[in-house]
Amino acid sequence: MNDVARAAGVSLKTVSRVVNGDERVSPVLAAQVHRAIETLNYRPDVGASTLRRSDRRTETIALLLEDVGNPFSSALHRAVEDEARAHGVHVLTGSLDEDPQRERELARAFTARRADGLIIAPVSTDQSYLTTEIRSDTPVVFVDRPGTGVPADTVLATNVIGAAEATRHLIRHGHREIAYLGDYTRISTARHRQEGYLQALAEAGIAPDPGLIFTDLHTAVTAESTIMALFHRPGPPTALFTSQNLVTIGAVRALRRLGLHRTVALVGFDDFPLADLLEPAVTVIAQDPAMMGRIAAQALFRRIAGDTGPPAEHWIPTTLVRRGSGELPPSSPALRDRPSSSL
Amino acid sequence: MNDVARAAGVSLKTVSRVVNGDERVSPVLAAQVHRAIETLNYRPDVGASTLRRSDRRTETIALLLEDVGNPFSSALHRAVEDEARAHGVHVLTGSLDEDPQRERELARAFTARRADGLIIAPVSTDQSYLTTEIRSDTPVVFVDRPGTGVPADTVLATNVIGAAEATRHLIRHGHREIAYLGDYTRISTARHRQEGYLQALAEAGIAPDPGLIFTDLHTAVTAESTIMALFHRPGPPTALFTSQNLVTIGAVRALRRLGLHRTVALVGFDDFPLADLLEPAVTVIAQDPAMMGRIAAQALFRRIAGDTGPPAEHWIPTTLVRRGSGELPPSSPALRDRPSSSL
DNA sequence: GGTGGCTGAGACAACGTTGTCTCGCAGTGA
DNA sequence: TCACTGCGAGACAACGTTGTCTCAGCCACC
Repeated sequence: MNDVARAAGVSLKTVSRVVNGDERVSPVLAAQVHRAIETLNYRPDVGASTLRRSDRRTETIALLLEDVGNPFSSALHRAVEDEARAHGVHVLTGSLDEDPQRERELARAFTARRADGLIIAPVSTDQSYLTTEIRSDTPVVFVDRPGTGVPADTVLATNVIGAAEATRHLIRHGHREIAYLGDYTRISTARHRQEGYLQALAEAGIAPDPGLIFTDLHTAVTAESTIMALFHRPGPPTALFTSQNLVTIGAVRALRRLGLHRTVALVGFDDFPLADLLEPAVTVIAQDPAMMGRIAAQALFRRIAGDTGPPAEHWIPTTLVRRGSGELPPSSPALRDRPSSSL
Repeated sequence: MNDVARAAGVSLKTVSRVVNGDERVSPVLAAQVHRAIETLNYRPDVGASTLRRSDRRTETIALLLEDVGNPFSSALHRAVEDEARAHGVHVLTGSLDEDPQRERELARAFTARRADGLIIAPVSTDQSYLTTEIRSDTPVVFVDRPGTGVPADTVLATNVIGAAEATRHLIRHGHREIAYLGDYTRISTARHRQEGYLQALAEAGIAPDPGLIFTDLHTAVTAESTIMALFHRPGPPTALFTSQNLVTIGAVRALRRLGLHRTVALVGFDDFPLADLLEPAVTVIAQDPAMMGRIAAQALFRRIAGDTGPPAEHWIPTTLVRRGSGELPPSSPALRDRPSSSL
């Protein structure tokens, strides 16, 4: 900037004014400065600028997600980026992989970088370590899962309601033996979906069968083998409610291998690409990750702008998408008990 | 930091030494400083630190992709993040949406932020605007598509070879009327895939039929309607080579609607989730976005570390994944000419 | 006992900007 | 003509760090 000032024959401060679009610089000088900037290939240093500026904005927000590579996270990421772009703000991202320590490290690293705000899909059980940051004016918004131990805006899908709707849908189609297959119970969304499942059973006066409830399934592979085993036991269910993406896909694979994909009903929580092209197409409770990201970013920018109201909870509704797999009627016990015959 | 120094009864510089893990501070003083840091909740300011440090590293790299929400980009993103994590570096991301101006803006913004390096999947036809940045020691690596007008490392899939392999595979199964369905010709990968297709036809002595070559298809919807129209004309092909993800999915939808999914052979370029669960499962030329991201990041970190060798080209091989749709034999002309009969 | 080297710690300036204050000068009205 | 106003532009300090220089104190060696 010094070089530019010298080349243009003006003071440092005048260059600064031109760079920041200050109106009160005479057009002649401004043109000289622009020429000098051009020839010297000058690029302002945003870091030095934010250091000196009074508002201390870095025009950067941080986004901590489960895994930027998975469809849910990346759809959410994209929506946050779009909202950030509208504010002229850039996005730092990090994947947590269900690792609480990683969550802490990244949150620490991003606040040390003076991000203007944080959007977190938390994986640890306690976010009180963020208290200091929030107090020192770095707003935080939780998305997909609630934060604990610290007051902050939260954006959540209606997990209980959605899971209950899925289960009710199966009951309405005549099923009473409905298996639940869910993720790690330490994940709050998994617990809520299980809760919705139990609620719907209770409403219908169906006693939950502990032999049909499977938790702590996290990958398609574990889901697939669990379901394979389930159908090789006496008294298998007539329907499955899978409470997570990968579990649903594992279920599709298992039912295919068993030859039961047209026999056993299936409703999955969370939509996935090509669900409509499978045979039968998979009925799901669709979440809206894009809307979740958008709402979370909007909430964050309100806080950054100075909103100091009490923490808000935003509930993003889920939608039942009927595609075929969830509308199959219960099969006869005889058929169910000899699954391999239908292969 | 001043407050910490005062609270610990030491000089500013000693706090700096403790924060940076300088060995030559006596344990007694270091403990005092750590206590003061704890009670005052002091967080070092990374921005100020990089401003003063001699190496000027921000420990941040920028990643410009087509769309962080699509599977190819997000898999690549994840791999870059993993490599960056190993170097203690964070990642700024941006989506370009095939918009050349956006590419320029983001590259400019990220270099103004003094990112240590850039990984770009370019969308504009000329990257010479980056010359200055590269000269001023901000390395750039191009990924997925080559950069133009500026020397830099490049990581590319073997598009020509892969496309030729796909086409040869169909020829080997008896097809001679093979349609090509590709993305915008302004995208270099699309041009290369078309080139591979033509090469394989030439090898086999098949004259390309202009009526079977469709370009500038970018979405599943346009691909679907193009293919619908194609099969309502006389002399439809017995096989399709779709040179992009969304086009492949559009093709699957179209063939389903036409009832031709078990009749017309299909090979797609680029794998996609659940391709193996469709009926028939879709044969593809799989790219390896994770490897592309990893290699690109490794190349970038070598440059950041000071490597000044000539620009390198890294070719990431593609793999033919046989799943069924690409192994269908040519159907009889009679059948092909009355597609609706097989619905 | 004097010299030299080593070690731990502080003083000071500087990184690239911008907020604040000041000042010169042209234009205005009495 | 003179004070007054307003506006464009420069001087200076400061943002939160760290590189460099300096120095006091200690030990060792001849």
